[in-house]
Amino acid sequence: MMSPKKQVNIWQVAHTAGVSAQTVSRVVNERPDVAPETRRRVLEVIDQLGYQPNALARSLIRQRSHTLGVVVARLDHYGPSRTLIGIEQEIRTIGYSLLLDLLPRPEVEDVAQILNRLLSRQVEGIIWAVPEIGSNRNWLEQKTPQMPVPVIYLSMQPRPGLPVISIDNRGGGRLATEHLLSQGFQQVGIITGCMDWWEARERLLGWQDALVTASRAIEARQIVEGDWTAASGAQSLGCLLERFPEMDAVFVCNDQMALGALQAAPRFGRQVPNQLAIIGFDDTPEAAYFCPPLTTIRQQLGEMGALAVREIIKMIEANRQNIAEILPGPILLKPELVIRESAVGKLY
Amino acid sequence: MMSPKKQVNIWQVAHTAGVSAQTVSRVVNERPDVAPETRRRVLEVIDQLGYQPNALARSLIRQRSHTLGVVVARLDHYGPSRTLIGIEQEIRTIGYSLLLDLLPRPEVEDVAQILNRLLSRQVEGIIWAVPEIGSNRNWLEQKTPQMPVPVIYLSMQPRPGLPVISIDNRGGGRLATEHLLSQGFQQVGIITGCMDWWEARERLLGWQDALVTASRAIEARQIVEGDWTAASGAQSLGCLLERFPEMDAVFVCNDQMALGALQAAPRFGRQVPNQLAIIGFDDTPEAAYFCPPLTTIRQQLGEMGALAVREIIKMIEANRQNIAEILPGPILLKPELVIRESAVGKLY
DNA sequence: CTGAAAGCGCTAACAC
DNA sequence: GTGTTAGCGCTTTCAG
Repeated sequence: MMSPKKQVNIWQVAHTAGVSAQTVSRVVNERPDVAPETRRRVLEVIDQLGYQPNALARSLIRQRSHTLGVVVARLDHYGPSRTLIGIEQEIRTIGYSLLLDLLPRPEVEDVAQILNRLLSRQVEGIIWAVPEIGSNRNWLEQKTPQMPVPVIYLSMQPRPGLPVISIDNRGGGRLATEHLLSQGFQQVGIITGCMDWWEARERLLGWQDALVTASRAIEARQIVEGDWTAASGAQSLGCLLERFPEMDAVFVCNDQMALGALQAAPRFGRQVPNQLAIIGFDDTPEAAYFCPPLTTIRQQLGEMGALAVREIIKMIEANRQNIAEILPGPILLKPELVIRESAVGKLY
Repeated sequence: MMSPKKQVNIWQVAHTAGVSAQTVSRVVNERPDVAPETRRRVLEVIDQLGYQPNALARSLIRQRSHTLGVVVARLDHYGPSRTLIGIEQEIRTIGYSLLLDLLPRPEVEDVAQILNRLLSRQVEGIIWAVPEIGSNRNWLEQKTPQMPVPVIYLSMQPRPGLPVISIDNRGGGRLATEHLLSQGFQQVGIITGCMDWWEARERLLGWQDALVTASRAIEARQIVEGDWTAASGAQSLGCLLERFPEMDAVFVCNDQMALGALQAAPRFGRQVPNQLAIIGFDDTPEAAYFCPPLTTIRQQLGEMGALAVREIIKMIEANRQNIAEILPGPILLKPELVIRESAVGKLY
């Protein structure tokens, strides 16, 4: 078997095998109605010439591209990059191809171009894995109904009638805060992510849920907004300690900021976890090696990506068979608590 | 402007505008020879119907897909993911599309499938951004000459006659070690990455270069192999200190392992940097927030990706014009030293 | 079992 | 300026 220097087409194979193009096509597509001897000869020539069917021509006539469009942003963040890995692996498993688009500025709303690029390349479906930031979802209410292919949205506020898969960030925030409370901490602050991110707002709500359920007072001074970076984690901790000096525990809304907070705490005279408990969100591979190892919330990011692929394939199949459009209800994936040493209680 | 529920083709536009398909084609391709009035009418219909040219059909006839195949692995690592970001952004800038393939097991040599998938989709070039691991480059010596499209390789040992772009890992390793030496440290150990990775071997060579130049002895006990993870960094530091107790500085070959080492050092009774200096490699965003902040080597990963795109486009253009194949000589990107607090010398 | 004809959506080359 | 014809590489009828 060898690849040729120049791409070979079906006619050349047909010609050198002494058959018609249709016969070659049948062999390639493993149709039963080919004489064994003919099939053998054709296969031999295919192998010898290194023939590869042109997927473009095939897509054109079959009206199926076997391609999914995937739009992501902030690959430098843990969440998006793990999600993409999950998406890609599942797409490969089902034998599809992945056309990738990275949004440099995910907060921007003008998505028509991206969508059109993908559509012009005849993707069969689109996975929109861009974090919901600001109003960058405004377009979707009006665009979605008229999209010629199914679109599935990741990591955003579930909306009625739209296929959405998200992590239950609110539940995760609640989980984190409840853990702090259950460890006997009394004064729980929070360092949020960028508040124009949906995830950030949800995690904050989860924090509030837990405090309300526990009948704790909530004041504005307990809340400081970070921007997801370690730098902001360090800085925000300073703000927080100044405004809310009695704080004995803090929910930091991602692991990077938690790292910053962990580093800054000693500078403010606080030992972690004795004088200040810290809990993060994400469970990045490094989190176990922070000082002290970080208690945090693990999200099933890869699973979310894989699920998105499976769901969109379902939608594509349903469309093809003209089944009444099944809009899968929003799916929420439950995060889980990972206990390490940065939030060990004083009670024990 | 509105997208239609169903994709519209050039004939429907032609028909409703009362012209021929050819005229629509001319308008779409901004050819000059169309009457202004006709153009206006056609554009109006296009807008109204939400017509998007079918890129597949276009590629078929023009024999240009405007698509690049990109193969990456280990997106969970800092290097590959930053490289991909650089690649994608440059590809978008030049108006191409990106067909992505992730290799789940980059150490495996059987790449024919991946290549064929990409080729069958008529990519105009392939960027192979998979780390060189073990003998997973064996295929390339025999395959490359017969590839129907240009292939450019990232992050591997430069090979004569092949287009390769890599970071100068050896230079980086040397830079790191020289810094340690210049700070007055005497006994320099190393925790390498997986030694079947080219990068790991290069960084080790760089370490040796620096020691040899400084006329220091090199013994096997100064070297311990890690596996790039924080866990292995912690563990390897233990090994190293046991075998090489007089060590006062260590070059840890990536930031994740350096994090592990940083965490483990106090457990072995070593203060960083007073009793043990640590220098990393990568300059991940978190490195500045380790305790203490990590001195490390910064690589121009995004730039490498962008460069790869520009180079492969050059090769494609050269091919198209039948210019004698310009094989760009191997390109080595210089890393730079980022000084922070984990390797501050005793001299000062 | 195999081949001939038609056509997927588009554009290059030629007519008018 | 604009329409017609042909054909990119493949597969789907439909004959034979």
